[in-house]
Amino acid sequence: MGGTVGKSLALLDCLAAVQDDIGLSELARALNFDKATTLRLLTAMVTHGMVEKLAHSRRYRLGPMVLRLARKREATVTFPQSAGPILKSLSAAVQESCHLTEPAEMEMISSIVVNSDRAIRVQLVAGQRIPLHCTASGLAYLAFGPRAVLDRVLAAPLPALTPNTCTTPEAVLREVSATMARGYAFNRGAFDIETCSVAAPILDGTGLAKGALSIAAPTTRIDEHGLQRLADSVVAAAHEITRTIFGSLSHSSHSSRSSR
Amino acid sequence: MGGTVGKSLALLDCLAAVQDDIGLSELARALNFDKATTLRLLTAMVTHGMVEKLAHSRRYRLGPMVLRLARKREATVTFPQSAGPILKSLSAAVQESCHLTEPAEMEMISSIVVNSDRAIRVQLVAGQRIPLHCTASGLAYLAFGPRAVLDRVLAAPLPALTPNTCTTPEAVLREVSATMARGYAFNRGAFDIETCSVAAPILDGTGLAKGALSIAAPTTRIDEHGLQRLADSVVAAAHEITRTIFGSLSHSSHSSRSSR
DNA sequence: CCGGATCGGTTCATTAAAAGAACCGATGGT
DNA sequence: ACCATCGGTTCTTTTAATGAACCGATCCGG
Repeated sequence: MGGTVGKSLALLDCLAAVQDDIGLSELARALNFDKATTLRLLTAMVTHGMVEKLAHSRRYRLGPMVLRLARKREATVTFPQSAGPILKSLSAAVQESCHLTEPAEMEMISSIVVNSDRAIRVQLVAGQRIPLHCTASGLAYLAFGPRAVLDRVLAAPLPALTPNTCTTPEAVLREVSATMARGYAFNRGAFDIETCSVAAPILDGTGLAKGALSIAAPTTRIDEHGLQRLADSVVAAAHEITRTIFGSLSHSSHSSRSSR
Repeated sequence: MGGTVGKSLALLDCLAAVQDDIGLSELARALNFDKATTLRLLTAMVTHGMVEKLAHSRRYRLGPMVLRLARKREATVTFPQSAGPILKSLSAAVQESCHLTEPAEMEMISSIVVNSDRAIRVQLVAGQRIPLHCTASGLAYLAFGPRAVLDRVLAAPLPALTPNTCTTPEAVLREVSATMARGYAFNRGAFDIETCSVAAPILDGTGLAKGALSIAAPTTRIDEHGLQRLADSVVAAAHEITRTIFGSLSHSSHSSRSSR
């Protein structure tokens, strides 16, 4: 659509959708651009490093500049800045405390905390370190984070913090599997006997968990049905965070066929 | 730097150079563009997700699309495709075998191999697994890779493969420190008694090692001076690989940053 | 409480540059 | 030897980028 920049961005999109690299004519055909136009866009991009021209095959692919830009983006847009408002509205909607946790050294650390304003609530504190094997946040991360973390946690001691804590690798693995299957994690008094919680992973563009979003509520006022309602909310909010940081993951608008 | 696409890329460059986000007028001033032009470019970029507009502050920063592009670039441009020619010319220049190794599971695996065509040579094979603590490739990766890897290697057994192998954490750490200081690694018969080698890390855009490039030569024909000459060559070639994959590293050459 | 400066954004006549059909030499398959 | 297609160039036409002027909102010092 529209102007020159729109076309150049569509071209980048096409380069991102194609396998490996692509030739001039094929690219022009895919975008429905004139060959001359496509070439002009490409050469301009190449001079800036946004697109790379394979010397031998005379084909094109994304250039090193995209890495620079991505590094900058990753450095600037962090959870605390982006997820704060979402956390706040989530907490207001469900009337419970919630926090966003990030992995660090075989445990999770809560980086954003929004406590409910109800009289009875779970009081969370920012910077708190919570274990992986017996919290909803931890299970969500174990289920969707790097596999190596799961292996190491299962190999390490699994201290019992309450009578409800899973303390054997088999039990924890069962919890993790269930979390993977349903997409979010439950915790019923396994970390603190008086609180239960639900958590959903925050996934990056590749589907790997970068952290977890969880709601914590007093066990006394949450029945099974209420817990399920919280789960729906936390999943939706986690998706929204993923979307604001990594963009809409449903980007299947462009046709990218005819790849050799 | 004439056309519209050049300007839009310059704008992206500026967004990448700025801290956090930037306002319309400030951006136009920095680029020496007209305000209207800048706004038009920005809005076009925003509609494609290449730039993000902060809702509340009406300021701009890089958008989520750059992450998609970067992911694609990282997925397509891999060492085997990009580094092959460089390895070949390196081997031809120094008349010795060389290979590029990548980390995997507490060891390195050689992914590209170019053997010298001299009668007497070190015969390397692709896919070979080599230990971290007693090879030039391994030391280069330990010195510039993730800190966690170094910790785990020092905590694990350090088998002696030759009389020259360092078998204590202290000795290995000394080698690693020396490697960090000089920017490349030496190995004098610590893995195979008859071969010595030099290696330089392949750094990504953030200065973290993604692999190592090494030259292996028969001990018999390499004196100290020859080894130093090989080191210079391997460092230059490693830099070239880094440059072709991650672009011209604009800043932070190897200054032995104590990563922690 | 006001006046000037600056903000993000809009308008529209002017103009530069993007478009695209035709063309070219090279390449490759039949 | 042929024809199709490749990457790339040329050149006239047409389109879209440009930018000075303008607008309302906001900020800020006196």
